[in-house]
Amino acid sequence: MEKTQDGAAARRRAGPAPDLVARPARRPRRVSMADVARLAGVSSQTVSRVSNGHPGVVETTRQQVLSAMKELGYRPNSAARALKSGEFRTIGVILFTLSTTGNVRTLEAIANSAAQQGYATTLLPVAAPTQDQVRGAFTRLGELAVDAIIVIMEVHLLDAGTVTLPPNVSVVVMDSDAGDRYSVVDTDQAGGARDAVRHLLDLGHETVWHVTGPAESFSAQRRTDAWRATLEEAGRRVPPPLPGDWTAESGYQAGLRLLQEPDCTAVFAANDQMALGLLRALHEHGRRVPEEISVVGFDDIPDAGSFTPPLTTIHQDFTEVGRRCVEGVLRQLRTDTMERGTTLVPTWMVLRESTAPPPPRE
Amino acid sequence: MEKTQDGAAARRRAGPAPDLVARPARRPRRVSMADVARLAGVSSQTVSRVSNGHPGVVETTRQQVLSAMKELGYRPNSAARALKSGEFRTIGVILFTLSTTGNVRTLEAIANSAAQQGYATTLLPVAAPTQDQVRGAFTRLGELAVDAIIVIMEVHLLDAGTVTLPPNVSVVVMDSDAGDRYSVVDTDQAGGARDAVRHLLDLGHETVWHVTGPAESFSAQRRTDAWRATLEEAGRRVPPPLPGDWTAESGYQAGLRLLQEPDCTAVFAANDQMALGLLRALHEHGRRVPEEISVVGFDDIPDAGSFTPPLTTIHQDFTEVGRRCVEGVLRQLRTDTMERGTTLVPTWMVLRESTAPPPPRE
DNA sequence: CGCCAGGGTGTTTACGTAAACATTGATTGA
DNA sequence: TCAATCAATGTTTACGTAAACACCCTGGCG
Repeated sequence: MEKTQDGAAARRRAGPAPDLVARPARRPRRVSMADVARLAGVSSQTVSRVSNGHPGVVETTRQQVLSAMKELGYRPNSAARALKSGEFRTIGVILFTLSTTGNVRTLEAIANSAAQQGYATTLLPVAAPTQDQVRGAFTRLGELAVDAIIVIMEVHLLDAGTVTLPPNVSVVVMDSDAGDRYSVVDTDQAGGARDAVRHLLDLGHETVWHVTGPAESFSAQRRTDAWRATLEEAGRRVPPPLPGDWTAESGYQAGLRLLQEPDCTAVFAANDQMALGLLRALHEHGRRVPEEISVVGFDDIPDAGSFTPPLTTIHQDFTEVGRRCVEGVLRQLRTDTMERGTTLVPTWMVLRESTAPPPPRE
Repeated sequence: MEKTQDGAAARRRAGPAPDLVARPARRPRRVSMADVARLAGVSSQTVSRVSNGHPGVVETTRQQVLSAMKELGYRPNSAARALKSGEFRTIGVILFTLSTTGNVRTLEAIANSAAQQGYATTLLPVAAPTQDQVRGAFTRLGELAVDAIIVIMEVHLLDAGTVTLPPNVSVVVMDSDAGDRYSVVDTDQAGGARDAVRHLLDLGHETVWHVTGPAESFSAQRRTDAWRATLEEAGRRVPPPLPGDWTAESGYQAGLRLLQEPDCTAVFAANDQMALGLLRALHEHGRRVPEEISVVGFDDIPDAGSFTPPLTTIHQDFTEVGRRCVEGVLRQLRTDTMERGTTLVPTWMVLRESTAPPPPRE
């Protein structure tokens, strides 16, 4: 108990100490095909055939085998199966963190897609985004029971020539411009950012300020680039971008700085969390959204509709991204090819209440 | 390309179609120990010894083997290894969804903990929380390359006698009162809820209203129970609980209903997202937080400090929960025992700006 | 000087499955 | 009627690893 309880308060409330119950007949040499075969009075090959649903087993035999399986509680040994067949029916996902919405939603989509295809998903988190860490992860993934790998991270960290991808493994990369070397699936970051900026310009705003994501992120870079390009195309002034790091706190800080800019009437935040912080900063200082300042986010996280006010944002179709990652990686696996090129998944704008025409010029 | 692009806009912006590059010598019968042994001029057993860091290999031999490994790009075959050793060095996690913060944060902690112990984490999402789905998941997990299982879900859905846990697999369950049958690790929900309510009472509020989580969730139930018990202990009136479902939208709805209660001065929301919706409802109707109404949440999600106003909430130590899940499951695995009992991880309150003494009585 | 101990390495074997091949027995067609 | 055919099932083998055991050689000690 002392090892499982910290703090007097919790100790007081905790249940009884965990019992130790000796497991009666643990590891009684797991039931194998041979055992089932013996009980059913057939050969183990026949058991294999039944187990894998092969044709050419007479119904009565099949039933005998099935009931023997049930009686013994037989479960195929996936290690042996994998050793024989050479495939694990598992997709590995390598990522840094589950703390960004995008990663989580994508992972969920990947896991669901994979499950539908009969594949399991193995997670390999990398603690810190350093070269060595990533290489370590890949080494382990190589040893791991994995047929294919999906990388959710900045690709520069893993090419630079130092990291060797495990051979015989399909790879799909996200958040990357490495379409010339890998198969890349990603949200159409540029298109989304462009839509956001155009929306604000169409409402009549003179120009649009921008709170960026972290410099290391390719997604962030592309959103920023598209923001700038769209303004330039429209012949508008390009205000200095306000640096952020995806967190609401950084959005808040950006908001504080924006308060110094009296002629700012529209902001495009590179994600919804930063937009949240921005809204708070504006609200705290009495700047009304959208009457005085319009704000657009990016991601469309589930809570975005409950911000104060509900946030107009760019919806990312993570489900689709995940589905295409799995599709891509399995296609490469099955066709024994290596694909290159970039697949972009479109975004769409979700109009809520954080945008409006600018206030009349003074 | 037509299969990888929907929508004209995205099609216009998409990169070139993915190339197909035939992989030159795919599946050239993966390098095995025997190959390394041949090149190094030793037996494969010696390769095995080097590969596993066993002692009793002379340094010169070791170097020969290592360089042969490197030259051939040898990677241990985990299937064969697992077949031989009987363990996969993998922990399976079964859960419904990654859409709740709690699940995600716990999963992340589990994956990190497991990685530290040299274990991989395999995800098995279950689409819908029905009996059959769960059973299906377990069947697959049983066949899966998994030494242990951590279940993040309501346990009632998986006992009821119909689901048979795979034998020879350690299990730890979360969000459950099944400490008498399983090893359960959880946040001290009751303690956290009690702290939240006490905090509000200590500030001088007459009573505390409550927005609940979904009825199926044990965590939610326990928070509600503790809320009620704390009020009763203090001899206060227990207002009717407002039903929620964890989403910000349900918090918003609850907030709308609370606006009908002029004497409500304090609310305990069962999670931060619902608190977010609540704040929005109150703000939209001109009720100031915390001057007129105090709000406390539960979870301490990363954004909570950026709400308007920053949210006072109960911090859940997901990292610790995840760590103990992994610890528990591996301990059972190693000691060959089955543990029962509940381990509670303490919470703590994070004071921000959404709580204050009640306004003076009229 | 010879024997034993033990470190370093090689050989055999088993893990559970499934492909490939072998066998059996019944049916079909000439 | 008998060979050819084919469906149903059995037997052999290989997948890559690592435990168990066998072997050889060196060095120390009686």
